[in-house]
Amino acid sequence: MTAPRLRFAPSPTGHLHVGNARTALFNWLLATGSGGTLILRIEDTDVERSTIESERSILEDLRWMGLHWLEGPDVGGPYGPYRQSERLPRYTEAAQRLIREGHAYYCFCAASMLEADRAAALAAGLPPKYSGRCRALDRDASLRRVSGGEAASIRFAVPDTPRDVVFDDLVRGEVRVHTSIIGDPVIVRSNGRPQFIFAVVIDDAAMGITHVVRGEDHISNTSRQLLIAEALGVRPPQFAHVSLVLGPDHAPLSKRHGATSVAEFRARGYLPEALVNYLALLGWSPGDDQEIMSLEDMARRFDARHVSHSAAVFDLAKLSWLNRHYMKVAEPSRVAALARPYFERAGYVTAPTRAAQAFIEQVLPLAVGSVDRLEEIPERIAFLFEWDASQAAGLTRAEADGAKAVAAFADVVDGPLLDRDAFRSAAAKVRERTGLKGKALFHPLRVALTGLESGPELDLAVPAIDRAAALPDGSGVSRVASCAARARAVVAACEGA
RNA sequence: GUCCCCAUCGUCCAGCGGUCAGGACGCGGCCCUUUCAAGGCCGAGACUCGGGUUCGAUUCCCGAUGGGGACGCCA
Repeated sequence: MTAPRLRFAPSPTGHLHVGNARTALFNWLLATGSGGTLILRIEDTDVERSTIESERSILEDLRWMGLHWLEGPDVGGPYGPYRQSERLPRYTEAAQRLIREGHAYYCFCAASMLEADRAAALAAGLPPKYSGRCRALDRDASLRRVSGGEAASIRFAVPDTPRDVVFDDLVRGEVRVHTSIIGDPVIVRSNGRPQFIFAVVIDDAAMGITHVVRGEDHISNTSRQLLIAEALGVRPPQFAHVSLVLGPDHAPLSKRHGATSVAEFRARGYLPEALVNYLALLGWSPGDDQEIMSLEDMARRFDARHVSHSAAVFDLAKLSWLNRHYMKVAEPSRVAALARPYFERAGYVTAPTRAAQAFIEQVLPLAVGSVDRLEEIPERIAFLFEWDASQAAGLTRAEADGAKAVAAFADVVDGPLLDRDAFRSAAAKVRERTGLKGKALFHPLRVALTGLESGPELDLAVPAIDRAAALPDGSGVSRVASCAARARAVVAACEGA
């Protein structure tokens, strides 16, 4: 019994879609959980649509998710090359062999003709599969036409004998497809490039792939691939078809539903462990009530037989819940580093200094837990930087004893309030002087000091303001007015009014 | 249109002939609290419909309905 070899085989025609990311994850889980190997193969046989930038970004997204592979275009390996565009001779050779052996034939049908066939079949209520027009052409005659320069694709000849193609799917059990509904698929385009369905059979065999986890949209391809494998005399891998990911309207998850790519979720400030955990839960569960799991936990417990047979609706709210959770439990220094770009974008951090990093880390408790994503952290602490005296004064005047409370506060505070206790003792003094307490005391201080009706608790907010205010110029953090200065300004504004 | 697959709270999962049908997200309420959150507690909320099989069906079978997929010189 050799160790399982799995592969994730994206085609580099855009960003990594979360549906594909989930497929990649399931491949990784199955490989890792069974002590197998995951390899990465780039299916770039569609020259028009494939780009090296897409490949780069897909690899980056996969790494960001914490998935790794032992063989691939970036790391090499004993079965390379790992880009199909670099394996062309193998496909051509195999196609020629199939033609020689009568398993494939040249097809000269023009696209327009095929389109007409298709429309006619549909109109007649028939499945629009290839008519087989070129199948009966004389092989030598076809060969002459091709060597004469005529454009031709190569089609695989589905065996005439009607029968079921049967395979045992790891998630769905036995799947049967009757050969009569399978039209002869193109295996090599007229431009000489192999068609995905053909390249895959050859590569899976050549690379010793034992298990293929892919979306259920490939299920009908599987029967064709099995037939091709049979003709080629290679042993096909075991298949596992996972259901698709849908949007809230039950249509396949697409752009109009919002973010659909891993890159977008990352850009919006979701943590990789949250996305990965969520994706795993979409169609799979360990069988008990456990939902919060690391990649390692999941790999240990993953079982393809427990993957759902039905499509799953992507639920952003649950992803966000997981993200809140992971932001809370993550190492603060890491969260701070990940959040820095958002602080820079907001203009709150101007340079990647140690002081800026420390500042973000200190300010995290004011936001984490009340915010869904890293991206939202700066706005939660915006009152540090966006505070405006006249606006704060306006809110203060609207409070019953607002001016009184703030005046007392301004009076009592002589230096920076750098921690909770400093703020509490200042508040206690204000209470003694004014007799105000509870909400009547704290709410005026809140609106005066933060300019907001609500926000993080003052125990945290006040020290955060004064610590930031104490930072020297050039610290990499934008200027912040101290609590004392804010209180004085509000008092002045109130008196002036 | 033809073929295939799927079907438990709004959503994601548990259930695999006898359960008060369980958990999570979301939602509502209460508590906590100087506010918004967070947190704790409580609550509302589902077996798509018909036929069978069975002493007994959410669970097995058939059909309908609904949803999804496939039918490309895309993957």
